[in-house]
Amino acid sequence: MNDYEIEFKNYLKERGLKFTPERALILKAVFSLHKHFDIDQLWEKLHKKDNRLSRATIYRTLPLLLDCNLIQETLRCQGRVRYEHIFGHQHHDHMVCLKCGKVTEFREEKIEKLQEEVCKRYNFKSVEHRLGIRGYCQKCQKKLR
Amino acid sequence: MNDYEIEFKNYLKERGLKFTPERALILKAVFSLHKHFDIDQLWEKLHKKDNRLSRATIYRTLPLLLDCNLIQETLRCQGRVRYEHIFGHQHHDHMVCLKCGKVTEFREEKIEKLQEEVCKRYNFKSVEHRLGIRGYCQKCQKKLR
DNA sequence: TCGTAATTGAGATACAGTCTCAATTATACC
DNA sequence: GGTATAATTGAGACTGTATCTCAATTACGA
Repeated sequence: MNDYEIEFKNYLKERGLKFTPERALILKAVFSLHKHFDIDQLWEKLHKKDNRLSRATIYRTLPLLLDCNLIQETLRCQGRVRYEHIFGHQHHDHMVCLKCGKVTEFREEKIEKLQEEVCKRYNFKSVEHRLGIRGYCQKCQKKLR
Repeated sequence: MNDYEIEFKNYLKERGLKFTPERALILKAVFSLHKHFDIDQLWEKLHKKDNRLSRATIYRTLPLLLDCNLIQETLRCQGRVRYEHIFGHQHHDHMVCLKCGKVTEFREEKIEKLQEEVCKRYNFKSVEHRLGIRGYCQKCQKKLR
């Protein structure tokens, strides 16, 4: 059994919730997809495996996965929410290309530290933060010229 | 006439668009509201002044104001998009309290510079960036205890 | 194995945001 | 000032995403 499956089972058990085949399927799909995904991609993948699985079940399961920190929202782009599985990954920030949609991850330790400093300065207790840079990736810059 | 009105008029003129009373009203409301606002607050304010003004017109005007940099989106919180007027203001980032919704602005020059460095490193041409920190403000931290 | 409360699928519903279209109007040009 | 014309408007229809309802099903503790 995968670590993330154990994690999810524990999370459910603690709350008296059930580990159903549908939830197992969704969990598996989330971690087998490309790291960044949106609901449509997830639904398409799941629909192939079990065409009875309902959209509602996906929408009901995602908040659970968010709540136990197996996944997180990344950027919203063109009205779409994008997710990524983060279990076992370190926090990082994102750059998104406005043309091709490519997502690049980066981590800059100094920025992380400076944010902590800012929070201290304002007596703000940080829970999470998101830094998203929108612009054009190397390839698309060339095309634009 | 206000500076932002001149700005908007020029923007419209350049594109062969019209400066209508409805647009004037929306512009005025945007700058008379608390700096951070959402569509509902804007609609409520406008509805009081002219109850014939349509929601569609607001939705049609906001992209124009965004495009000419008079306003910008800030954070999305609980599915809501929030805007702020930025004309004449310097770029800054946000902290949002998850309990009371209070928005605190901050600017940290070092973070701004580090972001530029990151973009250079990845050959990414930045257009805009958003840094949002979610957590609890000083007051709400006390209440939680 | 059984009882019970959680979960499911399907479709209804809610809601924000967009689109359509006929009527109106701002603006450039005379 | 008058006129032509293309942009704009309001109202309501529509779209698409996400949520809710409810009867039927099912996981899981005892």
